Amino acid sequence: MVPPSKGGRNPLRNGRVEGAGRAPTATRATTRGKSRARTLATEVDLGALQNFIGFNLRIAQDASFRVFARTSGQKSIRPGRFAALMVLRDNPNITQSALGRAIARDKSTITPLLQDLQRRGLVKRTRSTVDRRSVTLTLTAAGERALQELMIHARDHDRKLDAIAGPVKAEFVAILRKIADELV
Amino acid sequence: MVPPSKGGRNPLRNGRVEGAGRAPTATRATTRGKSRARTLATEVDLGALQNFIGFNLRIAQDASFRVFARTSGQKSIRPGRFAALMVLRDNPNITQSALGRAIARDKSTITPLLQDLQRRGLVKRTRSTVDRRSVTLTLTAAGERALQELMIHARDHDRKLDAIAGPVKAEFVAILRKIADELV
DNA sequence: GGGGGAACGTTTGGTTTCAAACTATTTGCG
DNA sequence: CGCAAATAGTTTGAAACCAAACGTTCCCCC
Repeated sequence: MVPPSKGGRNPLRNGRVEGAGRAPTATRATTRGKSRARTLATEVDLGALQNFIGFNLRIAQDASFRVFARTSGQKSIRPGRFAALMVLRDNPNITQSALGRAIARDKSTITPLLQDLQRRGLVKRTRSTVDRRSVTLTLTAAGERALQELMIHARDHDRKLDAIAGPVKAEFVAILRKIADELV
Repeated sequence: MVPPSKGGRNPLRNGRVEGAGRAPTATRATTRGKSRARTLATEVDLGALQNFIGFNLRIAQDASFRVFARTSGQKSIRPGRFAALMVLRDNPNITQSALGRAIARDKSTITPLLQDLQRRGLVKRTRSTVDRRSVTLTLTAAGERALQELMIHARDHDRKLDAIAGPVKAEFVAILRKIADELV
């Protein structure tokens, strides 16, 4: 299942990273056993790091985030905003706190995020009459429209990820979910 | 393989998130088909989001990062610093740029990071005599010692992640690596 | 051998994020 | 009932990050 990365193009390859073009210094010191036949002195040894789930989680998330943001075109809606809009659409009249819990963001992050979305006319915020502490949130028509377009982009983006995950996508996602869920 | 999350403790559960304790408003509007028998009105529907790899990547990375940072004890060495130290140990005399490429961080992020590590006496930075543009980096004895301790913590942390990934860890990591590698 | 372009590191400016402190409201318990 | 504790949202301060612009140094090629 899923053959090991067969030399993709960009940064990480077999635990080594192509280095500084010419790397003047770094004349290969102490590489912990493992004599290498003929590797240019321009690579970086990731050592134990390359087997840590945490590290790989980060670089993968990073790549996904960056590509989504770069190709999201039109407005500068990054993954965070997109997730918020999605939850808002599926949960009209949700509160800010509940939204924050849903997308794993602190409430102090949610406040300015929503103020921005409101400024753009994508979200309506009204003080709840039932509980005057809270704010009820709904997508505006413009918000629905914007989300529609973003959905296309997001689906496109995730299709690329799906292609990489291959037939084990479901299990792959299940593990990610378990990590978020069970890691205290 | 890997039975689906069987109701873990914290935030995400079966695509729903426990909400605002009492959630005064939000009396369940438009939940897109799917009549639910008896779910409290206090949950959040993640909708399509819960199947996006990108979204799950983020919440998993987030959880991992947070737990690592919270339990790293002693000094405030977060995953970023830890990864830098690891690479530094395995690649003496590496340059800042090469380090940045290895751990997927911009060079403008690396500069202050290393200045901090230097201030703490964990890293030595010396202008290269071979190429006077670059700085050669090495771990100090104190750096080695600090890393030693951090390794224990990191291994501990990753053991938890390993336990969650289960027997398919290798494939799981391979997919993460492919995402970082092939997603342009 | 001289100059254009590339690469190294730094600086600056902006974004996203959390944590903690704070105000306003609501709820629960005694 | 009445007050203590919890909750909603905001503000403030700090950290980590990127992107772009910049000065310095190096290298390739004419």
